[in-house]
Amino acid sequence: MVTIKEIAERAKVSRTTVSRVINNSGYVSEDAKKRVLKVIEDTGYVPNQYAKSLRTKSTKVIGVILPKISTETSSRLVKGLDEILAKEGYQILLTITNLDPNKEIEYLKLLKSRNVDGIILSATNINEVLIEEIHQGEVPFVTVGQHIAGLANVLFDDYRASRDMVSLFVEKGHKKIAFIGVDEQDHSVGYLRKQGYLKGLEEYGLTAEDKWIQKGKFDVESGYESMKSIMEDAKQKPSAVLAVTDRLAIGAIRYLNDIGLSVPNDIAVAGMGGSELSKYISPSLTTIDFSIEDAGREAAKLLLKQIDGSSCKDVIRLIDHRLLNHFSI
Amino acid sequence: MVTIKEIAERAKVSRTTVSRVINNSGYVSEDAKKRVLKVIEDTGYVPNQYAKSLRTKSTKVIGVILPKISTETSSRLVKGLDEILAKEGYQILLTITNLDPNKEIEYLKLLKSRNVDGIILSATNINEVLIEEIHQGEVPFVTVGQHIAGLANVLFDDYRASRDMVSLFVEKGHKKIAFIGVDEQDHSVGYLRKQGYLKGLEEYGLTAEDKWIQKGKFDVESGYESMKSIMEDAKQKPSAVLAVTDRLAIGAIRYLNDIGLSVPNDIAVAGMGGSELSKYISPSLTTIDFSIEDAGREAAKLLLKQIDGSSCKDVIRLIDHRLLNHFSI
DNA sequence: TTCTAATATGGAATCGATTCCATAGCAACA
DNA sequence: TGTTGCTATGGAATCGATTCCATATTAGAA
Repeated sequence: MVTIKEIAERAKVSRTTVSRVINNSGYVSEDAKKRVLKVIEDTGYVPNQYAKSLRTKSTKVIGVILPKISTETSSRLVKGLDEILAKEGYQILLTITNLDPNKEIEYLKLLKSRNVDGIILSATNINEVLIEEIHQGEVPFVTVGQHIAGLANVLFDDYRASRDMVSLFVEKGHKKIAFIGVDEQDHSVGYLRKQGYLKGLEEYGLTAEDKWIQKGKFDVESGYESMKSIMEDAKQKPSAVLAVTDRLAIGAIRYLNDIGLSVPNDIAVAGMGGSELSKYISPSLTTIDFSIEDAGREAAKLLLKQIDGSSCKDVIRLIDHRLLNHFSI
Repeated sequence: MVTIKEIAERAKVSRTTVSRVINNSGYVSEDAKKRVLKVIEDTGYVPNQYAKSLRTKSTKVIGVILPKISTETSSRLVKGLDEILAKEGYQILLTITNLDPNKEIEYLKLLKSRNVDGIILSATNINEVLIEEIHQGEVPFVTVGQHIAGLANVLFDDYRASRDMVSLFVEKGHKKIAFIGVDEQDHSVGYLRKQGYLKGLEEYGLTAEDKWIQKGKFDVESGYESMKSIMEDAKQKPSAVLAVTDRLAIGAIRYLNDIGLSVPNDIAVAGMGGSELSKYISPSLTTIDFSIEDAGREAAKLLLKQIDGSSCKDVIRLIDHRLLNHFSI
C-alpha cells in the first residue's frame, strides 16, 4: 500500500507539501504541484481515510439502522438517502436489526465507535434504553417513521392518510366501511391509522359495527382471515373495506373472490402502503403511496444540516402521500 | 470523546494495560483488569475504530457496490450478505451506482481508500478499466451475477434456468413456444437466457418462427408491445411464451387479456426472477426464483475465506433456482 | 539598500489506538 | 546463591494522514 511518505520521497518534497496538493490548501508552487500529481497518477495512490479521519474527525460516513432490508420501504428509504448523501460525498454504513431491539442499541454503539458523522434510524420499538443511548453521544441524529421527542423526526402522516381513504370511499358513495388493522402497539400502522379511520367515520357521521373492525398481522393470510370474520360474523355486510397494508388488502380480496364476490363491483377494497404490487394485480389495488424516497431525502437533508452545525431539536417533517389507482374502487 | 489515555489515567495503569484488557491479550492481573473495566463502564468508553484500524489494518467493513437499491434483487442480496457478515462482526458500507459505469470505478477506488476488508460487486457493465482497477489492489473480492475471469464469482445459472422453463412447457404439452428477451449486451439476462431457450427448443426438436422471438426492455410496457408484435406478426400463434423477467411477463399477460385471451387457458405465460409479484397476481405467474439470498450468503462466505487468507482465484459458485407456481401454466 | 509581505517548503507534533521490547518481581529448581 | 521462567507492567515506536510553526526565498515598497 503506497503512502503519503512514499509520494513525498518520489516527488522530492515533504509530506506536508503532498498533503497541500491533495487538499488544495496553502501555498504550493506550480512545479512542485505538477511533480506530486504525476507521482500520484503513476502510483495510483489513494489517501488512507482512517489516518485522515483520525486527524480530522470527519469520516464522511453516515450510519443507517434499518429493521429489515428486503422490504420495499427500506430500499426506497435507502434510495432517497443515497440520492442526497452521495452527492455530498457521504457513504452509507448499513446495519440491519432484523427487528431485534437489542441490536438497535448494539448497532448504535457500534456506529459511534466508528465515528460516523451522523446516524439515521428507521426505528421499530422505541424504548427507554434506546433513547438514552441516542441522547448520550452528541452525534447528529434523525429518526424516520417513529417519533422520538427532542430529535429530528421525519414522519408519515398515517392518521391523515387513513382519513383520506375514508373520504374517498364516501365520495364514491360508500357508507358501510369496514377496517382491517394491526396491533396498536405499532404506533404508526396500528394506532394512528385506526384513529384516522375512526375520525373519518365520525366526520361523515358514519358508524361501524364492532365486527367490521378486525385486527390482523402483516401478511396476506391474516387479511384473508380478517375478511372472513367480517363477512361471516357481521350482521350487515360492509360495502367497502380499508386495510392498513396492501398485503392485508390482497388477502381480503382473495377471500372475497373465493366466496364469489367481485372486487370492486360487489365490495370495494383499499390498502395502504403503495406497494408495487398494487398496480400489477388486476384490478389494480387502490392504495396510499407514502413518498418514502422523499422521506429519505428529507432525513438526509436534516442530517446534513445538523452536521453543518444547525440544531434540529424537536423538528418534525411530515411527508406527503398520494392516492394510487383511485379509479378501482 | 473519552480515549484510552483517559481510561489509563483514571485506572492508574498504562495505555498498554488498558489495551490488553480490551483485547484480552497478554498478562494482566485480576486487580488491574477489574479497575480498568470499572472505569470503562463508568465512562461509556468505546475504542476509536479509526485509530485501531490504522494500526491493525483490519477494518471489519465490507464494501458493497450495487447497481440499484430499490429492486427485489438488491435487497435480497444484501439480506443474504448481512446474514453471514453481521455474525462475524462485519458491517456493510453501501454504495449505489445507479447503473453508471463510471461510478462503479469511482466507488471501487473509494472503498479501497476506506481500507475495507473486502469488496462485493454486483456488476452491470464489465469493462476493461473496471477489471484493471479491481486487479490492482489485492483486496479480497467477489462478484455476483456477472462473471469476471480470475476472481471469485457467484453466478446464477441463467442458461439452465430458461432451458428448465422450456422443459416445463414441453412437459405440459406445449410445442409452440415464443420468447421475449432483452438486449444481449446484458450477458446474463439477455444472452444466456436466450441461449438456454434456444438450446431447450433444440433438445426437444422444436423450432420457433422468427417473429416469436422478441426483444424488450426491463419494463411492463415493452412486455406488452413485444407480445403484441408476436400476436400480430406471426404466421402461427404460439401456445406459450417465455419472458426473461416477470415484468415482461406481466406486460405480455396484459396484452393477451386486452385482446380477450385467457391466461393460461388460451395461451401460457412464464416469467423469470421469482418476484413477489408472481404469487400475488391472479392467476399467479409461473416463474423461476433464483435463490438470491443464497447468492448473498455464498458471496459473503467466499469473501471471508479470502480474508482468512485462502486464495479464491477463478472460483465459480453456481446458485440454485427453483420453479414457482408451476401449476399455473 | 533595507524592510515588509507574499510565496514556498519542511520539521515535528498530533490524532487514538496496538505492539515490540525492556524491566522487574517472584517462585521453583539445581 | 545464582539461574531460569512465568507473571505483570509500562515506555516508546508505529500506523498514515493533517496542521501548527519556523524558516527560506523572492519580489516589491520605502
